[in-house]
Amino acid sequence: MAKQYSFFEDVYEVVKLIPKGRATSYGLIANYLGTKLSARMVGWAMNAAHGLPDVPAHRVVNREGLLTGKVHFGSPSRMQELLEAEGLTVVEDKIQHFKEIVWDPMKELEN
DNA sequence: ATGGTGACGTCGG
DNA sequence: GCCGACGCCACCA
Repeated sequence: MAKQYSFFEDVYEVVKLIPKGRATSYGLIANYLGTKLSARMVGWAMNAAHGLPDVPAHRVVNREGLLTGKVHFGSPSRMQELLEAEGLTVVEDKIQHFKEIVWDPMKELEN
């Protein structure tokens, strides 16, 4: 029998595909998954996703590019350092030029 | 089975 | 332009 992929599984797949130096928002992922009306679920999925090494939850931020979930990394500065290590600029827990580096799964994976 | 929660997003005033 | 409230759906107790 096919494994019942939960909503989380789909989120993992998308987050794993986020290239280095790029970031995406909960809304974009939610939109890609079809639950665009409830981006909260994406954040919820991330809560479990950040426990997986293959899921770069630090590349997922809110629509403003703000590191809203930094607190869930165990260390508030952990998320920022991870992003900076990938070449992103983070100031005041906010990704600079977020719209320029945003990775939209709907556009990147449209093929 | 029901209720509450939640790393967001959008609308209204 | 800023602030407040609602909605949304899946997981946990």
